[in-house]
Amino acid sequence: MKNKEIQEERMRGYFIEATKELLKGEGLKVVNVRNIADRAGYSFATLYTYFKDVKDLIFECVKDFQDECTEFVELETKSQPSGVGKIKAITKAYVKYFIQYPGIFELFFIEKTRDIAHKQPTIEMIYTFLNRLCGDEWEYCSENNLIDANKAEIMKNQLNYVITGLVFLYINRRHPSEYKEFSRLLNEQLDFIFA
Amino acid sequence: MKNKEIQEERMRGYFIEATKELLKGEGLKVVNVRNIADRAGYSFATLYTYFKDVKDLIFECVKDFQDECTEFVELETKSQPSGVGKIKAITKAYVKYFIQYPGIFELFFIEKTRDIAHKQPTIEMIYTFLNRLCGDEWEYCSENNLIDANKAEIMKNQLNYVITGLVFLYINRRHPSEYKEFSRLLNEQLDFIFA
DNA sequence: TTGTAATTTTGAACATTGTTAAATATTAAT
DNA sequence: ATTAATATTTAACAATGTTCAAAATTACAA
Repeated sequence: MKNKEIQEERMRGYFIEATKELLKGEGLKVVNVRNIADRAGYSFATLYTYFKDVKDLIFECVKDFQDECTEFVELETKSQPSGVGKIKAITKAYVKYFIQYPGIFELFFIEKTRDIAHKQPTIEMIYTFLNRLCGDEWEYCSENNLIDANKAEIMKNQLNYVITGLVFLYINRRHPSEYKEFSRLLNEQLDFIFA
Repeated sequence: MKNKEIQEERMRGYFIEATKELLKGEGLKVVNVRNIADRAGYSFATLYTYFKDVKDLIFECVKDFQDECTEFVELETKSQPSGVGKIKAITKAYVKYFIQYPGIFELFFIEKTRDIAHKQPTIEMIYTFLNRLCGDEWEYCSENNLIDANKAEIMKNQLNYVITGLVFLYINRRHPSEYKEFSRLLNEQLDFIFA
């Protein structure tokens, strides 16, 4: 039956929407079955008809947030000419998105899944996200010999690890304590990688 | 009265020891007031006579683990001659320690404190740990012009962020899935930073 | 030594969160 | 319209952190 599928998907959507609102608002700390269900307009028990557990529901949001972030990054960097400068700009926009919504960073990187094996595709999607955002630009830089093709892969990883570490420490450990200093460090590190 | 202080410190020690055993064994996921108190040989309520809350107790372990890790790193690298190679060796030993005890990494970097403001000294101690381990070697490299003195600060930070990101993703996201590949990435990234 | 005051320890109880299952309400089909 | 299927909810349980009043222990003074 087709109607049933549509209705089920709609129901799942209500819970996902509620979860997204909580994550973007007060963050992961207020995301729990009762808050989600309240906001969706159902009892917390109804949630279990449509999701195996709350972790499953929470990780359903990843795809949507990646789409939103992608859009944000494109808007912020569309006037930037191709090249190393654009990789930096994309990275900074990516970081800006997570600083604006720390709850989404927590979901992407800190929150544990109930069974990580089952959620491996999602984990992979998160891990490769920055590289996908910069994909075309890395290619452009390699083709135009702006970056040593041998070093490109290592640099991609370096970028990924530095950014993850930097944002992680800022969001999870308040280090550095000032955004201004965080921003300075970000620029400094980007310049070092592409020196 | 001095006796009272000694006795109180001893009691605190029992709970801290129990917590450390759990962290090194089954990890953060089994660290809770009831398990800790059981292992210490007291009721869970007694714990609150000696610690404000369980987070406070857990973060008391940081100092001890840093001492242990420092000893481990010194043992692993004492035959290494000074220079960039030693910074790499120290870093690898530091990583090795956390890979052996993922629960300790979780405590250091992932676990949230109840009030981060009050625990700022501990957070700071964690953040500066790798730099302190490598302190003498950075100095040696600067003095002997093995590393451009202008770039040293940036490189220290780069090292810190890359290592944090790399180990964090491996422990918290199982990425990469194989230790062999993780180890390869670690070496590759270290070589890139000191190229 | 013994009765009392201070201290320590503990079990009961409460709050929060995730989850399940039985009961209830709603919808669909004959 | 009655009944079968489905959806939703309330009640309840488990795990965890925390508090508090009662119980046990210790310290001390008469």
